[in-house]
Amino acid sequence: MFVSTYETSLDSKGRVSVPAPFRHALEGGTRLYLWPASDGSPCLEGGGDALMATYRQTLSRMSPNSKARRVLMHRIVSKAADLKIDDTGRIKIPETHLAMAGVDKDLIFVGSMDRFHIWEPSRYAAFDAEMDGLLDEVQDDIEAPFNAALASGGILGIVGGEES
Amino acid sequence: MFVSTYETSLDSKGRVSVPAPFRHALEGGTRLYLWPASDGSPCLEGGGDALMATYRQTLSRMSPNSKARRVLMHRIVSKAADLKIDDTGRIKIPETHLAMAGVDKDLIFVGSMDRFHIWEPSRYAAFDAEMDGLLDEVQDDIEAPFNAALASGGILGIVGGEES
DNA sequence: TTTAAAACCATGTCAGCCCATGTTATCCCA
DNA sequence: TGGGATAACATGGGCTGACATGGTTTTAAA
Repeated sequence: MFVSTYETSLDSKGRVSVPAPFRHALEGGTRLYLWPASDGSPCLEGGGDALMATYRQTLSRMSPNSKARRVLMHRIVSKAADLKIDDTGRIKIPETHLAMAGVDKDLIFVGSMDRFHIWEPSRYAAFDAEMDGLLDEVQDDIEAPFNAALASGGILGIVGGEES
Repeated sequence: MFVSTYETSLDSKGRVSVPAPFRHALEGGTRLYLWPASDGSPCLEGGGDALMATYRQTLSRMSPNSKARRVLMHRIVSKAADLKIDDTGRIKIPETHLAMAGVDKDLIFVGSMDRFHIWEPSRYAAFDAEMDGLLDEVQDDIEAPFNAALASGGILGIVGGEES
């Protein structure tokens, strides 16, 4: 599971250390895929073999020449950089991909459960502010699924699920 | 269940003992997650694997690119510190998170049922006073759900519910 | 030969792990 | 009911290994 945020930077040779907790989330895998964020955010999105396998599954469930399949294939698989983590835990992100995220030297790894994102710091700050601004607006849309999660075996759901 | 309040402080190496009752509430789990409080209070909020699993469930019930899901993901998962409780019951809270709560040395663990909060003492005092001030205003909003809970199996609901 | 990428090596820092101590609450027994 | 034994707990400090990071050598491609 990719959790938390780690700030780091490229070294003089353009290498980055993948944060250790993220490497552990790959469970020993040394492959990493990076593509432009699937939600359109101006950052990179990435994951390991497990996530790529899920996309593979997804693609296999779509009819071969559907628009949706072509778009997904193109935006994730075709645009992904296929990287190998070296034995000191570093990767080299291609210039093209750095450009997509606007990364120069400093960058931020941001965990999102089954994947992570790589942001250029000032863009991330803007995104952060945007998310904060949306909080009130979405509060109600969070409550319902949270209560549903509680009821179906959540931490207090077993004890108090029936009352709610 | 996280109940009660415990005052403590960081040691010279920046470590804190998680209060034993809170550790017991984790039921053997040694993982702890800390993020900025979800209600916007100037403190940290935290929980163990059970709570994180509930959030995971919640996220899985929301449509992949909805605003609400993105906000929740960003504010909880992305901002969470992923900590391990060592075998003497201590954690190391990252500088970034201490800064979020304004904690320097002293801090307060506050139980909130399925989660807990970590406050800087003077901020907590202010919060405490604020809650006291709101008591009269909310009294009526508490009564109705409480009576409903009583009726459906609360401590006096079974035995003496009908008399009351 | 030149250049770039990959593999290798080397170093300092810090988190995690282990051991030790003092204190307090709990339990048992006189 | 008082007092002593015991275990849980908070806290302090030292040590080791993981980690991030910088640089050098080797390999392969042009």
